[in-house]
Amino acid sequence: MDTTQRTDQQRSADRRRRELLEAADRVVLRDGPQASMNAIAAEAGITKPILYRHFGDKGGLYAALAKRHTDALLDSLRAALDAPADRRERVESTLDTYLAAIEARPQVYRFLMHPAEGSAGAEQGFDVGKHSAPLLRRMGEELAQVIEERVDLGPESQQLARVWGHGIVGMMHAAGDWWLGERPCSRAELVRSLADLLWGRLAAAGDRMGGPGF
Amino acid sequence: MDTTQRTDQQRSADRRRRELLEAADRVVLRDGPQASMNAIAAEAGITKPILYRHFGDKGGLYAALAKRHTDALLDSLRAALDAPADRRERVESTLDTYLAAIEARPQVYRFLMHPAEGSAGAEQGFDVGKHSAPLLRRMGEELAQVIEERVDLGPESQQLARVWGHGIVGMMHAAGDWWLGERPCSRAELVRSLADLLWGRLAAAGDRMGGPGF
DNA sequence: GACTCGGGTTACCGCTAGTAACATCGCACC
DNA sequence: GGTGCGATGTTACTAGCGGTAACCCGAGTC
Repeated sequence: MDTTQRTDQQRSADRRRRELLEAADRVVLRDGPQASMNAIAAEAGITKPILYRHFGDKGGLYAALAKRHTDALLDSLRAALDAPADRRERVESTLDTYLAAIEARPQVYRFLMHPAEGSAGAEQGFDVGKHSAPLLRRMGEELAQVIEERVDLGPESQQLARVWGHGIVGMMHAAGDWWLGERPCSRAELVRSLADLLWGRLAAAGDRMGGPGF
Repeated sequence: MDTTQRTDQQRSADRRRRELLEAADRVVLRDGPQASMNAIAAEAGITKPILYRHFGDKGGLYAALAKRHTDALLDSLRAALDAPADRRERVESTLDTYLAAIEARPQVYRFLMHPAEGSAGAEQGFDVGKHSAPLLRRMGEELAQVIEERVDLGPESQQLARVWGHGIVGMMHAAGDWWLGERPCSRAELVRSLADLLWGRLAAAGDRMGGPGF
C-alpha cells in the first residue's frame, strides 16, 4: 500500500529527527545557548543542510528542542500544581520543582530562557511582545489556567488569573535566576521566602521607623 | 600644566563618547537590540574601529548605553518608591512608573532586557548566573535595599528583602512584557491586579468547587 | 536502462564582531 | 623650524555565523 510506505518513511524521518534532537541536546548541554548549527551538525555526524531540511532554520530547531524540555518541565509542574494538598503546600512544591529543575541543568535552563531572535535581520517586525522566552509564556498561561480553575476570584477572574499567572512565573524566574547566580541561601529557604511574599507578608509587615508618614 | 591639558583631552574624549552614545541610542531606538556596530558607526558618521577604541567591544557599548537608560529609569522608580505615601500607594505608583516607561519606548526596553552575551565565544565561562539583564539585577537590588530600609521584617530581614526585591522585579517584568504584547487590559488595571497579588489576595481567596481536598 | 527521489556533501553568500596596518593632523620639545 | 609622538581616523582584512544553491549518489520503479 501507499500509506504503509509513507508511514515507513515518516517513521524513519521521525527517528532521524529524534536523533538530531538528541545530538542538539548534547551540544546545548555542553555549549549553552551559543550552540551553533555547525557544532550540532558535527555532533550528529552530518552536515548543516540536513539540519536545515529537518527544522527549517535555527528557530525551528530551537523550538523543537525547547518543546521537549518545556513539555517535560511543565509535566512536573502540573503534577506539583494538581496535587491534593492545601494551596500553600501546592505553591511551595511547585516553586521547589521549578527551582530544582533549573538547579539540576542550568545550561538547558539558559537555553530555554533565551529568546528566539531570528538573527538574519530580514523580517524583524516590530513585534515587541515576543521578547520573553516561550517557556515563560507557556508557564504563565498554564498557571493562569490552574488559578482560574481552582481559585474563586469573583468577576474578572480570568483577567486576574492571567495577570497573576504571568506575574508569579516571572517572580519565580527572576528569583531563581538570581539565586542560581549567587546562592545566598538554600532552596528550601528561597521557596519559603517566595511563598511568604505571595502570602501577603509584605503587606502585613510593619513600617520600620515610626509612622508611615515619613 | 600637564593636568589641564589632560582634562582638555579628556573632555573632548568624553564629548565624543557622549555623541557616540547618542548615535547608538538613535540606532537602537530604530533597530531594536539587533543594532549592529556597523549601523551605529554609520549613524555616528564614523567607522567601526573608533567605536571599539571607545568602548572595547560590543558589550562595553551595550553596558554604557544601558547604564544611561537604567540610571534614568531607576531615578524615576526611586522617586515613586520614596514618596511619602502609604505602602500600597507607593507600590502601585512604582509599578505604574515602570510600565509607563516600557510602554513609551518598547525598543529601548527590549534592548535593555537583552542579556549581554559575549558573542565571540572565546571566554564564555560557566557563569550561569548572568543570564538576566543587568537592568533586572539592579532593579532587584535597589528594591531589596528599599524594602530592608523601610519594612520591618524581623530577623533574616536582609535575606528576605533580597529575595523579595528580585522576585517582585521579576513579577513586574514578566507581567509587563506579557501585557505589552497582548494588551489585554489598561495599565491601571494591570497595576491594581499586581498590587492585589502582592497584597496576598491569592492566599485569601477561596477555593472554587467545594473543599480543598479535591 | 533511463528516471526520479530522498539523504548527503561541497562550496558558496552575506552578514556579523573584532583587528591589524596604514594615514594624518596637532602639538610639544630641542 | 624640523622632529617625534599621540590621538583620530581610515581601509582592508580575519574568523565565524546562519542559511542556501548546486551537485552527487544509491535505491527503487516503469
